[in-house]
Amino acid sequence: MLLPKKGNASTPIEVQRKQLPIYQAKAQLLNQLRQLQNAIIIGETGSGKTTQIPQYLYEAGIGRLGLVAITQPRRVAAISLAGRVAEEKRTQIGKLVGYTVRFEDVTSSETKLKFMTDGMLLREAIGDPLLLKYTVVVLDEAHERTVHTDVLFGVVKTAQRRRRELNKVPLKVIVMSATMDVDLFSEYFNKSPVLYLEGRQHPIQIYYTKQQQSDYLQAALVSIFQIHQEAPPAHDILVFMTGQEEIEALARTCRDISKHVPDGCGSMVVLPLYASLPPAQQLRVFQPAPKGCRKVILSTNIAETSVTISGIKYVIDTGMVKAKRFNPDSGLEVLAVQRVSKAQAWQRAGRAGREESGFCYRLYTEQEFDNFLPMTVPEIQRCNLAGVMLQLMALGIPDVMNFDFMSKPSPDAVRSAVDHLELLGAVERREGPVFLTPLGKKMASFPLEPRYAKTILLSPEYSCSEEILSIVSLLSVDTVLYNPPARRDDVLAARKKFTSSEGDHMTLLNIYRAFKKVSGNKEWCRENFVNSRNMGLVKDVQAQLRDICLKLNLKLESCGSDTSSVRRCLAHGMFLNAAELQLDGSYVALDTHQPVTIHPSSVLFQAKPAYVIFNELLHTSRCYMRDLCLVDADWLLEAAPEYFGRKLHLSKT
DNA sequence: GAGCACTGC
Repeated sequence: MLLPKKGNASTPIEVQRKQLPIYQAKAQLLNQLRQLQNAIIIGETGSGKTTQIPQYLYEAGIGRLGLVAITQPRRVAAISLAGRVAEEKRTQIGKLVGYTVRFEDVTSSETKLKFMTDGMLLREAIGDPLLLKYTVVVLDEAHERTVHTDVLFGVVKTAQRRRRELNKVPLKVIVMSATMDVDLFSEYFNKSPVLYLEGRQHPIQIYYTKQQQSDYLQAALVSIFQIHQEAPPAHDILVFMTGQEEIEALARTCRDISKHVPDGCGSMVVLPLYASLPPAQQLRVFQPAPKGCRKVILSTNIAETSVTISGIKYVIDTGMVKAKRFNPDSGLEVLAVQRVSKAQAWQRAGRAGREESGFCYRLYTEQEFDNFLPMTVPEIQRCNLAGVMLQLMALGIPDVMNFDFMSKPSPDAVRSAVDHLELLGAVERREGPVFLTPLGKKMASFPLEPRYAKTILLSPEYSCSEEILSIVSLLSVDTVLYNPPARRDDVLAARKKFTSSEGDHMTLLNIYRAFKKVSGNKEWCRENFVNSRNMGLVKDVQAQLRDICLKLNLKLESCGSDTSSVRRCLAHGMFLNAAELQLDGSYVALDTHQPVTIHPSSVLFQAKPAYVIFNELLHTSRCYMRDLCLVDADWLLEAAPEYFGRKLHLSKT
């Protein structure tokens, strides 16, 4: 994600630090933090807690026996906060103040304040469950409740207790959050005291609709132009919507209408904002509109936390969001448009009051708002837990089925995750308790979904580790294929030369091989509709996975043109994602027996192979399999004889 | 013959 250039304030850093609201509370805060082993700090935006508290601790000599870790849900945040704090301490980044995120470790033996992603600290915990390097762990943005932060809650709590029992240096845990979830946090951390910090949020006037709106897009359109006609042109508008398609459609409508509004109303520039928008277009939201012209930004929830835009005076909140839900019975993740939570609605409104007072138009009634959920359901209760459970076991947690989660996932979801790991051979059940197998331990060392890790670990048996490493890397980033709808025929023509009749995995591998042959040439990427940024990421992931393989003494070799070895290996590792052609020409997923269909984006769309494995199921208008690979029934049987013994028709005619 | 919010290891 790109960041806007910061206006360089001429105020000296020391003065800026003292002007922060938190400075007034410094002495009292340190007094408390010195004594407490756990603290919950509630700070409004702009309080300065994230940059100042680590420095205060360091300056006061608290936790000097080890490092202070400050976790963030996002990479950019970890990196830019470390930069800011290093600047304030007038040191080079990587010395006293450093950061660690995936693919990048800017720390040294001098580092005492370490900003890192929550996922990174969790990875470190696998090698060192007591987190002995650290004397203080600060879990920042805890209200976002990422899966990683939620698992870390349990990890630090356990580490704290174990260190006490073993008479090791104590671990101080500081949880920092926005205003929500206070009681939950405090209760979980042994009724820990809650410290409140005042912020710099400006007042925001909230408006609700008088009647329920049946069409929030129409309501948004009306609101935009109502504000446009009444407010001074320097006041920008931010509209929260659900996705790319609806944003682009409303952008077109706004541009059309703005040509026909009465004179004297000024013009408007309409800017879409969503994650898959090319970086250059994302940057446009930070540029000030020309004088006399209003900026209207139509955004997904990316503008709730990840992107902060200055100059927003008006927020229009549709009250809707697209979010993932998980069904443990079918193993299906579904992306659906749904209501936001109250917490989310307040977060959206807050985007209007960053520099001065603002307005928020909620496109729902106050009664509707009263019925919103107070908090967004934590991600840990909405996702596939197979990876989480594997990680917990690798951490040496004795009873993973009853792990002390702050918000427990459903027993069904836990059970289905453990079943999944058992089928992969990562865990064993011996009269009740669940144990990690040697294979499972190796699987946990990869930053991948368990089935991908398993496939890599199987690949030396098929002498195709190089190919499998490439394929898994390709599958674990966002798509490397660029598909501009306007150039559909060109895309098809360019892709044809890489297409494999054996499926999408082999097609992707062909593209990757060609990409490497031209050393990632940008022009080649453009001509072949390949996303060069994501391809670069594939290379980074592959390098990381290769390192892990070498540490595990796996034999890395290439099978050259023997593609059936690769497909055998995929069949063996991904057998839980297999589908079988039926007599009537349809497919069923063998795991759940639900009817599935080949996604039209697949190179196998026109083909009718008897057996395929697929990368994922996507539930939209139908249940689609995406990224398919042609396999033999025999290979599936070899992979899991008992499992398939009763499932396969083996309709060899 | 479809169309996908946002992160992260």
